[in-house]
Amino acid sequence: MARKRPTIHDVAAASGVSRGTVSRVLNGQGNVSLAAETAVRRAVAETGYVVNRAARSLKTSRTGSIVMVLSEPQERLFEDPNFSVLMRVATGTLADRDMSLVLMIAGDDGGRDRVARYLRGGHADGALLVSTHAGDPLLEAIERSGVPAVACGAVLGRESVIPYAAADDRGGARDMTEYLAGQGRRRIGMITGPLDTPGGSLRLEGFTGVLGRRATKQMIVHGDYTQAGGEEAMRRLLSTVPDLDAVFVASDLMAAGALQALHEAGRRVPHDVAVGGFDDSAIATATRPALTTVRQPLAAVAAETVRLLIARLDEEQVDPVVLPTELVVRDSA
Amino acid sequence: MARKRPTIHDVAAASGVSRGTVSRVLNGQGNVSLAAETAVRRAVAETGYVVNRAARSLKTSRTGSIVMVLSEPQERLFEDPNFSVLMRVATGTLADRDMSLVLMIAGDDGGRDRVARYLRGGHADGALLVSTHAGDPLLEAIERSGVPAVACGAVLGRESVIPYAAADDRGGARDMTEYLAGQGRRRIGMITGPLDTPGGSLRLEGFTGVLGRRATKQMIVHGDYTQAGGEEAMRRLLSTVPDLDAVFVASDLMAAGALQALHEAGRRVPHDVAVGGFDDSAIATATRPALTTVRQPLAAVAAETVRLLIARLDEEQVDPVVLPTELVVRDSA
DNA sequence: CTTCCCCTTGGGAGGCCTCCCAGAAACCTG
DNA sequence: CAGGTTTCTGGGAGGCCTCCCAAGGGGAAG
Repeated sequence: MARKRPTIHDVAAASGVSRGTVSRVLNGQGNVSLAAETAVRRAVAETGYVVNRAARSLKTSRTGSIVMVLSEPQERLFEDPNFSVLMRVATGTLADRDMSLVLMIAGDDGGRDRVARYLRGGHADGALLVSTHAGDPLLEAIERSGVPAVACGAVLGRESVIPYAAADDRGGARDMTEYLAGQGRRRIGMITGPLDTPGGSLRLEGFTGVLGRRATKQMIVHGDYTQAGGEEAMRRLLSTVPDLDAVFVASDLMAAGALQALHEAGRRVPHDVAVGGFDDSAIATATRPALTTVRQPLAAVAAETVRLLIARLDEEQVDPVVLPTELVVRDSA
Repeated sequence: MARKRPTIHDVAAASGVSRGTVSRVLNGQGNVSLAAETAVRRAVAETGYVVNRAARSLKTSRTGSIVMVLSEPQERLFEDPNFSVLMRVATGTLADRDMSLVLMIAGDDGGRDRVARYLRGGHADGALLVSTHAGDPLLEAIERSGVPAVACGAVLGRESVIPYAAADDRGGARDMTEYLAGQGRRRIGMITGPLDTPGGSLRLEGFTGVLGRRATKQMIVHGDYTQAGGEEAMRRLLSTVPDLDAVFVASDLMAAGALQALHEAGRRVPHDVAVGGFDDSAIATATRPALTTVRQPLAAVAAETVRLLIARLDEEQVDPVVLPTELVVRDSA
């Protein structure tokens, strides 16, 4: 049916030069006469030649692929707007370098083993980590494999080992807290994310940084980035701090849950309690009232992450990148 | 640093057998004595040997990877809960076969070209299409490449060429419409998705199938799967059919927009107007009131899609699979 | 005990590419 | 125009694996 795929030999024959010359043209390493180059390019077009990656890879021991490792459980993954942007940017940028993106999910031990084996086997030239938690055993495996890795979002505790690009969680949280305070709110609570995530701990730091000792222990409750968790956290907060007049919630999804709880408790938003979210995800405009939240520069973070990875592949020295966020004022605060 | 990666030769030497035998053990093609097998397995563990895929691929001319082709613009991708489930199931199932998943986004012409070239180059053993539109030029390129493809969700117009697994859009829409009618609603409108998507046309078919001539043209408006589109469509619907008492919206995200429009128009939900969504996505519980909607059997669809693909790789004959949906009653209807 | 057969094993060949070296061709320079 | 230098080209080697064939070894059957 489909006749045999043309090889570099066929191209060489069709263009009247040798394999070596064809290879040089294909890999753009110069020292090829214009005539030869033209002939080769024509022959490539004519024969429909596409390089055989396996053979190339066998010789160069580079695979031309990057593995994107997802550590989050699926619900969060889906909720994370970062992710689809990152994927788009990553596939696009890598494609420009003729590289492809392999996806692996390291949700459980089996998944982690697979990723570790994959890297150890040299099946990828680099790894792009998404939302990897502090202390994830996978980190060690990655370092041991010697494959260059970068992370999208800081990997707590490994900031110096694994370069990353991230939104300024701390700064964004600071902005939101200052905004709430500036609106005359005096009893401001916070619902954090899990503290072993950067979004969990850094957003909390931003919050306490602004409020200082006014951020007492009882004003802070911990959520898990789920809507149900946000609802439940809000209820706890209301019961310990009934005179609350504002709450900063570390993610929009949790904020949606918090709104629910406030509604059920008969508090009007923003009149009685102002609510600030974080992420500016799709859900932020779906809630009632629409969420005042902090927008992350997702596309920029994604682009920077990939840029870092490529720099690492080229063996350049790289430093972490932190990008500014933006306060988006809607109706909830 | 990391010393040279062990090859099959090293394993052969360490286990005292020949390359051929090691290869047979690794590929499980039998005709190997128990003693030899044990020795080989021990040697593999000891040396930390991982097969070099490039070399294998060069010889077998199978790549061990599947390309997942995403055709949707990113917003929709992100909104689509199907997607993360599909990814998880796909990576998991493929990993069991020691295959990996490569992601490509065919959003624009450049992307489509890349995908086409990738497939023509034989860089993947199969293609898994996600939400590919009818008439997408990519389809032709895929067929021409000869790479086996399956789709998650029907590809309109190519149902007979490209096997697929999908939720029963028509049936789900029918259920929802019957439910609304059963609640005594008499003036039921619909906001559809784009009619060149299966979710757009099939859900509409389910709706009209139940209501028959009661589903007049003016009761039906077309949306674009975005929240803003849903809001705008709802406003149109309200202006032409002011006495509307229910609306079936073809996606939860659009339904969230519709709720917004209804709220602004002073209609109470569900008292004045009942609202039914579709998808049971995360947003369905974030809206107020929470959405009554149709749940898609996402995990099952994903699993079936991958099963179909694997069957095709094994050159089995496969038929499309349609899986039943489930009505989820919450507060909006 | 011999013969035959089958299970198991070893190792050569070849898949396609890039790297590299040696040699040819072109170009300078004095 | 001769000699030296640079640029370009050809093709062998080798990367690691699987496939296949031939041969060895063991067991069963006669």
